[in-house]
Amino acid sequence: MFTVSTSKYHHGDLRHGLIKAGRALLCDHGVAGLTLRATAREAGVSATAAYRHFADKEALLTAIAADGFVALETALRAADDHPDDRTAMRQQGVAYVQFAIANPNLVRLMFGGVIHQDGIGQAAFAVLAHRVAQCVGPENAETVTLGAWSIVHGLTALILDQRIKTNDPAALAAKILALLDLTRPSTC
Amino acid sequence: MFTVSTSKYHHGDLRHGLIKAGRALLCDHGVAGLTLRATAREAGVSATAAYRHFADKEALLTAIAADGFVALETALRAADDHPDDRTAMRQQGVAYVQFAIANPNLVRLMFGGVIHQDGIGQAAFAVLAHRVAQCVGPENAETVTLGAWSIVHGLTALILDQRIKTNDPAALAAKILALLDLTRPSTC
DNA sequence: TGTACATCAGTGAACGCGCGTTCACTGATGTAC
DNA sequence: TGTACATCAGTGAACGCGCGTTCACTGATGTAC
Repeated sequence: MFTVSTSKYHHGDLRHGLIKAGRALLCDHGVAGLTLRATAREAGVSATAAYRHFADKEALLTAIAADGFVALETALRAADDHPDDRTAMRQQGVAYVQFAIANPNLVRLMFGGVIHQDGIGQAAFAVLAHRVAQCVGPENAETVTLGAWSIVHGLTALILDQRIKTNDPAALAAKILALLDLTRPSTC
Repeated sequence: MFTVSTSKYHHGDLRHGLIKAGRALLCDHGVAGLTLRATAREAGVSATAAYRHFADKEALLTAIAADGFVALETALRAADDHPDDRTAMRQQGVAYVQFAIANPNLVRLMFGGVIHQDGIGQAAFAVLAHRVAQCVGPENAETVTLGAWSIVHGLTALILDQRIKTNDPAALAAKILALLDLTRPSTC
């Protein structure tokens, strides 16, 4: 069972609490505002308590990013739901952009070069790769997957950076994804 | 004429000196290492001297980024040189990726959400937009330009973030750019 | 050509700040007997 | 069921650090007469 302790000690799941607090902080104050001390403060705990759960600040940030990648993966899986493979794939692309627009600072942390853990986010990537392989066959899968990921990631980045302005990002994403030629991917 | 002052006063063009120093710092120590104080130090000048030329740190960073956009524009113009419009366009795309790989931290500053000046980098973007319009005609120009920019920008970002690993980025860029369907951009 | 003076472009000291991290500690929990 | 004790998960104080920025200043330069 789950018992709520009234004492300040033994938070229960401070690791999770810190990740949630950090994510909230990230939302409101951007990557620059995401400090270890502020995260602990937000979680209602002393700064040093964080060191029971994370080796250092980088480890905390990495955990927050990893949590974000799980959320992204979930969003992609949810969107990957259509009998037509190409439609499913494009829905994933749109979901990617929508996820980023809903969580701009989280995405900045995930993809901003702040985190240096190898292999992080690979599961999310695999969801897209799998559907692309269904679309174009295994021999073209790699190139087309990279292309699809690039186009969707680039659109995302440019929108977040306000270099592209649109009031219907989903429609724009769909339109741009349609530019990807899935019929003759290997011709150059 | 240009006279070199032996005195420490009146640097001559400290504004430029600071931008160059900042860029060097950026190369070596990333965006996090690009502080106003360190930049002044690198330029051989007291920190306060910077305030004669920039209102605050943000203004300095913006100037460094703007300088980067000029360099990018120059690179794109140089690459935009082939009788066949599509080849010229793809060369631009490859140049974009190469520029980023050669200047990863500069690109992170330019596109990392650090700078908030409106319209910065538009001239570089226009170089690509112009060539795309030659390829696909004015009616499709906007969508295809955004698509081309997105795909190249996304590939760049993913490579810089080490999510895509390749030892021949230019070839990969060319291959992925070839996925863009320039023949029927408006069909969905 | 000199000189007085305004302005420009630097200086170093100092400010307050929040940061990441270490330290010695203590209260709460789990376990062996 | 109690008790002794190890371990776990928190505490607050303190550290040194580098930051952006302000301040009063001074040396160098340009200009009017």
